[in-house]
Amino acid sequence: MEDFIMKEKYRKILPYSFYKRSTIKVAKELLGKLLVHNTREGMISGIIVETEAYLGRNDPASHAAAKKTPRNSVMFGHCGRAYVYFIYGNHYCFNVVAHPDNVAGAVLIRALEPCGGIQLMRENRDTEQINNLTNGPGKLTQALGIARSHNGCDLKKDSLKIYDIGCNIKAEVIARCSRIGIKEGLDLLLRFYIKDNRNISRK
DNA sequence: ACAGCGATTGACT
DNA sequence: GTCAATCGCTGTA
Repeated sequence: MEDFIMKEKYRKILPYSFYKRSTIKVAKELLGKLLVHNTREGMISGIIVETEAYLGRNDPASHAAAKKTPRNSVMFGHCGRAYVYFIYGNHYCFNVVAHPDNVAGAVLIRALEPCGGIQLMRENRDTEQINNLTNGPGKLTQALGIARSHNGCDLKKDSLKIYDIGCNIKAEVIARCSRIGIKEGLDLLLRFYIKDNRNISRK
């Protein structure tokens, strides 16, 4: 499986048109895609297994629910860029900007299945346990070395990229439920994950 | 200028 | 299951 994924030949960088669609659709379809960070130390990558959609207006849990501010401005901008923010004084969360024209929206990447650069992930996370490397939004940014400087970076051109590896996740193995860690908007079912995957952040 | 608090995690009962 | 850590953004003044 890993050998297959690592062959450039079978990978395609997702085009901007992939991201310029309904945020919810993009959240679902990012499952099974490969997130890759090219670092000085080497390449670190993982397959996306859990996402959450955050919309613009009409989503009280979204950073973009109110007005555009310095922090959330990337959510209102070009699709296919990274929205990275610092939370709880400790952690970074990585999102992909995705929305139809003239609105705001982003998909939070909540969990990955480790693929390449696992030894680097272990060093970044200071643990040997493979099942504790990327099973949460703050954990995966630490494992991949994603931080403040990646906010606004282009996921087609910069060191952080997302690839289609020809892995189609069937609708019947995608679970849908309400999002984690929010107080409002719990009626919206905008969390998606691959059923029975070992790396999801919570049940 | 400042109080309040968060799209989390890890340690602990 | 509970709870503290920790810092910078945001709204209010």
